[in-house]
Amino acid sequence: MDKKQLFHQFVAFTAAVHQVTHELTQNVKIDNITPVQYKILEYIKVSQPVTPTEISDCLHMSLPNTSRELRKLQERKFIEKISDTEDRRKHYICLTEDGEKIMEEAFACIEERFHQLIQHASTNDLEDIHHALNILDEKVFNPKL
Amino acid sequence: MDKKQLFHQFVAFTAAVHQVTHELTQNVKIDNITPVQYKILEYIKVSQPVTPTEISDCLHMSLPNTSRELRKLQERKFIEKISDTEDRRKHYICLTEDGEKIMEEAFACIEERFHQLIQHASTNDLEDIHHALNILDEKVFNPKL
DNA sequence: TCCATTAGTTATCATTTGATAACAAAATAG
DNA sequence: CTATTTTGTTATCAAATGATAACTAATGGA
Repeated sequence: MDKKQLFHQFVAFTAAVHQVTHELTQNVKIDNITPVQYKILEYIKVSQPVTPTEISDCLHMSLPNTSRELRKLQERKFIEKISDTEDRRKHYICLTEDGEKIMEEAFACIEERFHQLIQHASTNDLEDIHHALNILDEKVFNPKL
Repeated sequence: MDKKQLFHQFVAFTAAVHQVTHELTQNVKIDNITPVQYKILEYIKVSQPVTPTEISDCLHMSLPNTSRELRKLQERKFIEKISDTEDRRKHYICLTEDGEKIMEEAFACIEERFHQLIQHASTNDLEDIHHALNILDEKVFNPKL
């Protein structure tokens, strides 16, 4: 396998992934939530509790801007901040009940579209997909180093 | 393979893909090009010639906004527009020499980082990755229907 | 104790992006 | 030939995002 050729395949693949994720998530319309705010909620949902610094690092945004968006989300009661009792500079961010609810609805919506996407896949296909995701995760996207 | 479980794996996977693509492309800094403009150039690079309508559809932006960004790119001599001789409403967009040059540089930079990413992969690993990309493309991201 | 570092906030400004209306020109269907 | 549709442009406005300075508070090390 030529590495150059593999690179081209990789580029086309990532473009397709972006395209499909966009299609899967585009009709998730949470009332007056901006894309960045949705990304933050999504990250909190799968990683909570998280600190503002972690959000800032993982979503590649500055701490001041992260802080601003978190404040807006807090004002709308989607998240709550809890101070660390050890290090009182640190704040742990969690979803509130409301926040959990809207994110579960959002994920349910995405999941439904995902199932449509793979509706024609056989049991064998599903196994293949699972295996392929594992391989790529392990060898490219989440290498153990 | 439980479909629900597969969905969770899929979500984690796409997040990792986004993360890695961001890391691969973040240090591609073309002088005064906005992210959207870069996306457009990238799309033109791999699909040229393309029409504004195609760009609009594929990148999910409105035609007026597409037109605006294309004008800016044309002013900077990165692209050129050629009228279709058959249907004179249509305009084919291509990269200029300058445009080709900066995109080749950008791709070279990304390719280098990609090679770093897979530097520890054996020949067998590369074959596995290639195969996994094919499977996912065929069965999830670019189904022939 | 004093200093440097870390975590986070607030305020402000510029830029980018999105949305929409109004338009023109070409093509096509009736 | 006329009406409608397609393709694209220009202009304008609002909103989202990015960047930065100035700040507070807590921690940790010398």
